[in-house]
Amino acid sequence: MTTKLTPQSEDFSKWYNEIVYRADLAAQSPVRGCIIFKPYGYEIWENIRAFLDRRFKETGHQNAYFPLFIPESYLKREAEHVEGFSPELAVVTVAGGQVLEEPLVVRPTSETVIGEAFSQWIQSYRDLPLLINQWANVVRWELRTRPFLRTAEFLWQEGHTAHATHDDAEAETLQMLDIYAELAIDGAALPVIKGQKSNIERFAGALRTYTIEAMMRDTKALQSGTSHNLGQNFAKAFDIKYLSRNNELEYCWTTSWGLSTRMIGAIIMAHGDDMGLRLPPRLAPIQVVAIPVYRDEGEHSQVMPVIDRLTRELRAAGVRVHVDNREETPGFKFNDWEMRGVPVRLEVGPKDVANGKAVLARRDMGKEGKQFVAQEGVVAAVRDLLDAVHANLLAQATAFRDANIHTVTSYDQMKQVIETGGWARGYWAGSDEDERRVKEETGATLRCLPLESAQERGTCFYTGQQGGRIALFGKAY
RNA sequence: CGGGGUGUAGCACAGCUGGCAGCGCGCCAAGUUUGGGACUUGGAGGUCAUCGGUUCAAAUCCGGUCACCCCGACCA
Repeated sequence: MTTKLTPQSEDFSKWYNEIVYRADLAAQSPVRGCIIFKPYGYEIWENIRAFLDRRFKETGHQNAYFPLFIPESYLKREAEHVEGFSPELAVVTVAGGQVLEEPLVVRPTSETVIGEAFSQWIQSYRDLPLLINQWANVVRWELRTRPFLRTAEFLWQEGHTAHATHDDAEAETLQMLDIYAELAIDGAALPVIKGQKSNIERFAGALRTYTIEAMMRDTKALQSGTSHNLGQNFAKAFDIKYLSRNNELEYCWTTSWGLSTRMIGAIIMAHGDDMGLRLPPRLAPIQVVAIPVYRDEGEHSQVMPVIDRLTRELRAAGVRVHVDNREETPGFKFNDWEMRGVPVRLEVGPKDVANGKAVLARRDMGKEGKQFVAQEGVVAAVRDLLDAVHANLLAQATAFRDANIHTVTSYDQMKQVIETGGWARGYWAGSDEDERRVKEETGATLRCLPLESAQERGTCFYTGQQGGRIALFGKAY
């Protein structure tokens, strides 16, 4: 018998590490801080990718691909940018058996190469907006890594756009943030909060950074996607200029936005329970696992035609189905697929064959989630169940999040909230220095200034100043 | 980068007062099982991280090196 997972309540971090390997999402690699994405984990990424790629194209973006290597000098052109990334760069100094004249940096992000290309491509206001995305791997030599959440090499998409005006760039930045929120909420069943980052948490070289923040089941925050309005900083550093309608040479306004395989970590930690993963149906590699139940050859030959027919019908309806034909007991398979988080299980046994029925069980509920359905009704019932599972995961995560966000009006209250676990929500008008001090003293960072309460003003819980904006503080991954 | 820990079969580990390389899970075969983690019997599988030292003899003792993991500070 295989042993159970470490319960979340006992050691969340241990639970997470175990589930990543037990659910067959990833394997350890020979390289420090890097993981092997196993097929089951990679397919979640493929589904995230399909969702986003479709939305990017619908909003007028095109995919391109830029080189993995970036001349070291490029990084140095935007001062804040180098400073932000230099400690975590991997650099190639020898290639082809020779010491390179100029070292090549393995990209930590591609603003610089893409900025350089944009400066060539853009001449006129007629070339704008330029809307490019790339699906790529990037490397950041982090000191401390965790599977999916922070790996030395990770997969992501990075969008890079150039616009004629600040307002166009700002609209693009917010549009892409909305698409990330769509993926999170409609795809991953993650109730994220859209917000703006503080000066301290802003992307190196950006004018403004927006984020979607999600709460994990240990109440820690996870930044799950970011969108930056880069202002004219990169345009100036890379000489991205266009000739306006008035025949004047102007700098472009650029944006960049990215979402990474970290999202997989968010899904694991926001929905998983002590039985294993609970995957959101729309991103799950397998939406329905079909398990035949039989005792001997005779029963097997009765049950399989029904399984085959139902899975064929489900596939025709666009449902991702897997039939588990392994020679294991049903009980073993139930537990195994619960570990892997498959949203719906279909069982067909001899009794069901006799009654014209099938069993459907949903992963998001306990043993109560089991029901008998007429075989003719399986496709419709599965469709409903997949939607119901999505809705329930979202509702549970939302309820959990809201129960763990506490309004604070004083620093003492805020410290109390952070200490007991959860996010503190209160008016904030502090300086960068104040924010650093709060971080030092409490371990919590300013996660974001939520967009939905951007207009509200009140007395800062820390400085007592008027005119504070609503801010969320919490410990983060 | 600081602190802690671990390297022994695919995985998780025991063996560490030197003396034939082990257990559990997994894997292979046969049989009995199968509606919530089956059982029996028989098998396969090892550069004990690495380099050096002590010894008749080293997984075990001594020294060096490397790697990985965990906890913090830095970060998507």
